[in-house]
This record gives sequence, C-alpha cells and structure tokens, in this order.
Amino acid sequence: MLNMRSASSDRHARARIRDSALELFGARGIAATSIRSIAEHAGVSAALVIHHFGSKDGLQRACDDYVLGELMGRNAGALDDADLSGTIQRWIADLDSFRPAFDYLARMITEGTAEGLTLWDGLVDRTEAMISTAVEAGVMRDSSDPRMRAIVIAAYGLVPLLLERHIGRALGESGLTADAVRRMTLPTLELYTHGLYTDDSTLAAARSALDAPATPDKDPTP
Amino acid sequence: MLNMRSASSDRHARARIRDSALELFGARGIAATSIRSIAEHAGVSAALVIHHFGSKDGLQRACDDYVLGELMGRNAGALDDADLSGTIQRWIADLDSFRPAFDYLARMITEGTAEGLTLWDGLVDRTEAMISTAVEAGVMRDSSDPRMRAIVIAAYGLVPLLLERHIGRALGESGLTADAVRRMTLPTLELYTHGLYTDDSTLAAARSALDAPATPDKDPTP
DNA sequence: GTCTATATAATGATAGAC
DNA sequence: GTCTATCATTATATAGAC
Repeated sequence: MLNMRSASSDRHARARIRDSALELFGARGIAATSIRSIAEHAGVSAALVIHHFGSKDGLQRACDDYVLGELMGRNAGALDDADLSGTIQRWIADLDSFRPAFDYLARMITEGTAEGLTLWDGLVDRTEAMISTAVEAGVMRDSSDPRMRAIVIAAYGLVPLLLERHIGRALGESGLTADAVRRMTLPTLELYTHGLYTDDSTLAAARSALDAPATPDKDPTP
Repeated sequence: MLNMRSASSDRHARARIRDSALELFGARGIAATSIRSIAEHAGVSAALVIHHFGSKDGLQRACDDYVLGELMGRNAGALDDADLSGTIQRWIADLDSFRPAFDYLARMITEGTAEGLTLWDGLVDRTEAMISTAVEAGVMRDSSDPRMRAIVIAAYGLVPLLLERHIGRALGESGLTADAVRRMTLPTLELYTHGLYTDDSTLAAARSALDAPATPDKDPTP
C-alpha cells in the first residue's frame, strides 16, 4: 500500500525469500540457519538474499516485522480482548496457515531477540490490564500480587506456542499438533476455573513457609 | 570412579571446558556458540576441547549427561515428589549454583535435542503419575482429560525455566531473577488452588462451543 | 532483479611438537 | 595434556556481468 515502487515484485522472489527464512528460522532456529539454505529453499541465489535484505540481520528484522504485522493484521486487536491463552488458541484453530509465523514467534521469544522482548513486554502489560478489568467486572478473582499473576498468566499463555511440538509428542502424535493444542482448551479452562487442589492446605503451607507476608489473606474465598 | 587414569585431571581443564560449554550453550544457544569461544572462556586452546570431547556434538552430549546427573544427583528423586512446579521452585531457591545447568536445560528443551525430548517425556509421565496419586488421595481434583491436564501442568512447570529472564524483566529487574521466580510461588499456588475465574460461565461457554463432549461433567464441584 | 564468481572471515576438526 | 599451526569447509557478504 505504501510501497508503490515494488508493489508487484514484493509478491515474487523477495516474498519467497522472506517466507523461506521465516520457515527455516522457525524450524531450526535463527543461528542454526544459513543464508545459503534459505536461498536454496526459496529457489534463488544467496547473493539475491543479500541484495534484497542487506544482511542476515536485515532478513531477520524483516521477518520480525512481517510476523508482527501478519498476526496483528489478520487478527486486528487480537491481543486486546479476552486472555492471551484464548487468543493463542484461536490462532491455533487456523494453525495450518499461521504455523510458519507461529514457529518463528516462538524463536523470537526463546532466542531473546530485541523484537521478541518488546513483544513480551506488551503481552504482559495487556494481560495485566485485561485481568484488572475482569477483576473489576467481577469475573476474575483478586490476587495478593496482581502484577506477578499477570506475568504468570501471560507466560502460561505462551506455552502452546513454545512447547507446541512437545505437547503433540506427549499425546503420541507425530506431525500435526493442531488437534493436540486444541485439546488443551478444556483442561486449561478447568484449571483456570476450579484450580487443581481440592482445598487450601498446600497454599496455606506455602504461605506460612514464606514467612507470613504483611498482607496475609487478600483472596476472597467464596 | 570408573576412570582411574584421569580421576584428578577431571577436576582440571576437562571440567572447566565442560562448565564453560554449559554456560555459553545455555546463555547464547548451542548453534550460536563456537568451540573457539568455549575454549577462550575456559582459558585453553580450541584443540584441547576437541581432544577431550572429540567433537562439538560430543561436547554437547557431555553437557547433557552432566546436567542430568547434576540435577538428579543433588536432588535425589527430585522429580518424583510433589509437583514439578514445586521442584523447579526449589531448584530456584538455590539458583546461584544451579543457574548454568538450569539455562542449559532450557536450551535442551527449546532446541529440541534428543536428550531434551527424553527428559520431557519422563517429566510428563511422572507428572501424570503424581497427579493421579494426588487425585486418589483426594488432594487434587479429577479432570475430564487427565492426560492432557498432566501435560499442561508439566508444561506450566517448565515456564520458570524457559522464561526465567522474561519474568525477571517484566518485574523490572535486570540481572538477578532468583527473587523474581521465587515471587511466583504464591500467585502460582493461588491459581492452582482457587483458579482465576469467579464462576463457571467461561468454562461452560467453552464446553458448549466445543460441541458438548460425550463426558459432559466429570468434574466435582464442591 | 537476478545471476556467477569471488573475497574474506569464521567454523569444526587434524597433525604433530612438547 | 596441552599447545601452535594448519586444513578443509562453510559462513556472510561483495563485485560486476546480464
């Protein structure tokens, strides 16, 4: 839209290179993927990769931008509603088309790229705001440590993304993990609704072990 | 014990190399870490690294074995009691000494090494057995999908390990994240005890959206 | 825009002296 | 056991033809 000069060429080699990079970076890691292998996968020369993106770093930045734009563009405001877990589950429902961007996202986070950390920061802040709203509306419980809880919930929401293959593997599936991750929905929501323990004894034990904090019981037990 | 020839030298260069590899592999990733950088960090030549471990792959395998032995040895049966989350929290209490092995463990899992996948398999199975026992003892709730719930709990238990730096960062800390992860204990247990939602409406909505499964309500609501 | 050919640097690994 | 020196391979990146 903004770039009129290469509006058509963008669909060609350049886009193919970027898609190949996205896929290989996501599948094998960024450091473990060479420009040559990307060029081969895209059916072009290694020199063309450099010509279009300047360097491997430039190519990685292009992938960062593309993934962020793609996920936000096709899911406008995706990160603003509901909880992160739900959002990611929704992406997974359309996993076949999102998978490359998905895997790359996981690499951005685990390999700690600058864009990945920025993404994480935004995720936590949005999760905290979302939970805060839900608490005020009475649909979520209060917490003794709202910030930390938001961080935990945000991190848990990333689990299907970070451990997608592991989760599928644990269910005995080999390739397609979309169903596996979809199957997480109910157990996750059950945990988020009723918890895991039948009573407060484990929590109480931890509280006293942690030296009885200044705000002993801020949690409403209905 | 078995290797009498180098029983004392093992404390020297060889161990230093392995420790350096562990640290750098963990901090920067395996693919992104060169043998030369490991040698430099250990204060030896690159050739000596190869002499002791044969190849980079051999060095990585040595790290795998060492980490597994170290974590199991110093925490006998660590993965057999309580839940995984609690076990990892305990490691974190002693984080300063465990950190290098810790970070390397995270790489084993996210970079999907063979040993890492084996570790994951065992983790899930042990978590499932642990929960099953706890359910029979009445301290944990029943689930509509015990296997999947065990996978989710195991994966959540890995979160402090995989996102250690991210969690510290979200709290504004820069370097030392031990306190940050320790602070996770209470919010995590609160979630595992009372859940996040105040009522069943979100769960019920998800259940009906998921086409009312054959086993509609197996969860005991006390 | 795309290529071949090449420069330059870094990598994993070897040979052989001490 | 440890080193220096070196090899062979692969890496990123450039130059210049088409």
